Amino acid sequence: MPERRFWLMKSEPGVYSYDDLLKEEERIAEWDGVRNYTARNTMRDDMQVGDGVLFYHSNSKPNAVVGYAIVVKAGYPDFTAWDPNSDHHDPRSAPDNPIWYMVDIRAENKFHKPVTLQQIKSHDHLQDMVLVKNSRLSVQPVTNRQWKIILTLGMSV
DNA sequence: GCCAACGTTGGC
DNA sequence: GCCAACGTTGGC
Repeated sequence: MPERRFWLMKSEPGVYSYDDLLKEEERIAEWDGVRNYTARNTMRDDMQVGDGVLFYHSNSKPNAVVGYAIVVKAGYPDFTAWDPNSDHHDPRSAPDNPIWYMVDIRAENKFHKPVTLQQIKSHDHLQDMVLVKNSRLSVQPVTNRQWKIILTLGMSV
């Protein structure tokens, strides 16, 4: 049984928000459309069922982790890549040779208090998060300690 | 709206 | 394989 790991995934709330995830059937969504190799590798190789996912709103007011989710399906080919009608169509990818991968996540809890990027940047034990160091990576690892701190901050009443 | 940082593409 | 040019992300 592999150790449970933790991740952070970003989304622009105007495109897809945590509330959108809550409205999905069984609160589960396919995390399709990621077209970055580092993020792809993480989803394809590292994310496992049961792992925790911080859900972060980027390009938002405020930018913040707004809730968390759980991985319910490990990496598998992102079939939107070979759908010509998809916004994320990539003609280089094909069913017999997929380039892009995704996972499924299920919403677990919306934070009572979103944990803002400002908070994270000024917190002694959070300011070395990948989120701060490389703001462009849309799927990124989170340490056990970072996870615990952010969940405590977000779920406190 | 601006722009810095980053990732990708493509010519050589 | 290098690197300039370009496109995108995302904070401010």
